[in-house]
Amino acid sequence: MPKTKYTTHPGMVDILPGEVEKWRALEAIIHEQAAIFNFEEIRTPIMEQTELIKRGIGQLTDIVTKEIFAFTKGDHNYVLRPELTAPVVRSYVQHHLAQRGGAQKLYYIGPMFRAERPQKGRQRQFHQFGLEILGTNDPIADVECITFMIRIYERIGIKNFALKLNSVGDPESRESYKHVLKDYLRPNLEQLSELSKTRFEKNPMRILDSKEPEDQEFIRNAPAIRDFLNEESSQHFDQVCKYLDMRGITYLIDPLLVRGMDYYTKTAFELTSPDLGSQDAFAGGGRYDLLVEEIGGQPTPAVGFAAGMERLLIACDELGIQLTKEKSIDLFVVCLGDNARDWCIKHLSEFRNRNISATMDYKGRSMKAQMKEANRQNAKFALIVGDNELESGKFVFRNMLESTEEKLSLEEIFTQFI
RNA sequence: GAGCCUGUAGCUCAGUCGGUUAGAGCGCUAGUUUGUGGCACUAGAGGCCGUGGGUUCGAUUCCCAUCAGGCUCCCCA
Repeated sequence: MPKTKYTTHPGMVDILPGEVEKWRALEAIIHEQAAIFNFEEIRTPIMEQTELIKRGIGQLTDIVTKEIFAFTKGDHNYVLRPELTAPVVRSYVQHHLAQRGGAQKLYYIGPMFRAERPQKGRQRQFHQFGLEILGTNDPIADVECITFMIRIYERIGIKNFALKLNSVGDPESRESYKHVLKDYLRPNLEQLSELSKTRFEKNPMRILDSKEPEDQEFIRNAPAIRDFLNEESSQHFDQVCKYLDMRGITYLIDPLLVRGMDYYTKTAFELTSPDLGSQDAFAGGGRYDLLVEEIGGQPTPAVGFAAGMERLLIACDELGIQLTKEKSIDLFVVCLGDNARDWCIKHLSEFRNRNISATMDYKGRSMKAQMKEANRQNAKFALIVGDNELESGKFVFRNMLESTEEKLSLEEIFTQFI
């Protein structure tokens, strides 16, 4: 309801007090689990070179052709990052992270930007967390990605999701499959949707992803890429499945799962939820063995995923999952009269210096109003300070939960919090 | 980018078949309690009825446009 002159841009939202606490709780879980998996955090700039994003994600992808926020300033082209795989790879190449030895296991949390039409679970500034494992083609890396991804949801208490798995093959497998697929579709080309017709030459595999009703029959009977994988891709896929089985992770092999970015090879996976509505993808990812070289590094196999944090929080709300405890403070200092107020201003620090969370009323209000405020702030204790207390050195120390109170000296009050 | 729906107080929503001062609950402020919160009661503050235009003697109400949001398509996380 924008009645005010200045508002956020469409699809860009303020995260207000009350909501921020959920974000911090979610971030804490991600950091905690990443530490348990021995992954390291990486933070890259919000803006990258436009060329990096175009090369990384693919010139013809929807993200690049119509969803990036880009502008030019001086001699530089800037783009607000629409995802973080290409930037992380850029950083990996730029700083020679491979020289640190071993596979690099890098996770991130942060805002992304895509100029899409906003709807539930889809914003123009949104947040993802994700993981990239660079420098190994071992299927265990694929499975570690998937395990970490799922672990976050399970740790939060979300169990109602489906893991879809497929292989989009290596370039060799994919080329042969594209021919098979096109041969299969060609006789019926006229009956396909307009969108699919345009994809027939540019990116025929994306046709498998179509939800147009007229395409469904052809898609259902389409040859599956799995049957056209070469030896290496096929073995890799089997190993991924085997390791997932060993870990007891259930998955659904979906021959129609095709990812939206050009850089994917071999393993592709997606986590979907029935609690999300039409934007039902929690997270997605896969292997991208060609991207590092594409961006100018040594040939380096890699795998990763990205997960939408808004969608995760939507699911929490739908499922009634509380990420945060009710907040409270240790002490609310109620002061009566100017002398007491001066005393409070001076002594509040003595509580805070002892790590006791403490506050007071800022508006010089009545005792009743201050007590109400203490209650609203969920204070565990209230300290009542008036002229009597200042004279005697004994203060009324009220336990707000039990509605009991006693008269204590300042030193005695400090010991109550140990 | 396309289709449909919605837009009244901080929040959730009534309402006006077009007619003087626009309603509730919650929340907020204060009082009932000269130094004591949660409950109750009482009072108060808070609305260009999303914005702009049109029809009309008169529009929050009808029409058009626009903006924002929701649902779906598309796309993706």
